[in-house]
Amino acid sequence: MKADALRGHLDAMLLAVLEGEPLHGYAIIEALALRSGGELDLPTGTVYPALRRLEAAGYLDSSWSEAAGRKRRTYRLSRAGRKVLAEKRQEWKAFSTVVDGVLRPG
Amino acid sequence: MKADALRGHLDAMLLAVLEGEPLHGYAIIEALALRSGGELDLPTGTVYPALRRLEAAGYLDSSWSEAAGRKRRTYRLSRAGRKVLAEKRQEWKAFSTVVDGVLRPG
DNA sequence: GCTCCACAAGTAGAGAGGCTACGTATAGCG
DNA sequence: CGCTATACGTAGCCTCTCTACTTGTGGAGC
Repeated sequence: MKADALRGHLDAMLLAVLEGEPLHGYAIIEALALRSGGELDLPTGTVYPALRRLEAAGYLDSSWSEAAGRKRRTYRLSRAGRKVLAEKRQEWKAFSTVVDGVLRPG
Repeated sequence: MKADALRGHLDAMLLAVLEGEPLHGYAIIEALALRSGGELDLPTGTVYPALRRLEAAGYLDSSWSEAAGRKRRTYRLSRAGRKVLAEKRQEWKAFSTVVDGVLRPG
């Protein structure tokens, strides 16, 4: 699957995987691969800048920690992020309904 | 609806509205608005370049005609376009399944 | 000891494609 | 005579994702 098609929907997916629990960047990539049945294998050059963008927008908070000698930046959903996630779920639903309707043969 | 989310899926929708009958650019925009229940109101600056791109790729053929004193460029789906449309329908299905799966709460 | 891979974070620069804002032109209505 | 709908088009911007790269630790295999 061309991950480029994500354009505009990646933010929603990042917020969604952080809904249940805080995760660090690398774990987010793995969580997305897991949830998508292996379809999504996002490059770090896509995910890390996106996370920073979402933090700058106030939808995520982050903090550094250390585990097994490795530094991790763990992200968690902010209150604003939770709200935006709900909106983006709605938007996705509306969007996919529209595309389904247009693409349906006949 | 933010039409920017279309990114990467516009081509499929353009090919889809041309599946049943050839249409000219302006009519394509109207057809998309109709099929989407008014959700899609694409600017000409989005649609016209996209149509030319699809023609350059060999997925559409075009010809000029004149109706009511106005010149129209009518586009029709080529054999290659029909094939690509079928592929893009599959891609969309796979894509929306993945996003649904990731966005689903829990 | 050395190499390679998994883990972990990041940046720089390129490319694609949709958007805004224009420009051009005809027909018809008030 | 101006406004709106019809009809086509381009230029330049902007955003986001991608490729390719850098930096560093820990553990497994040889």
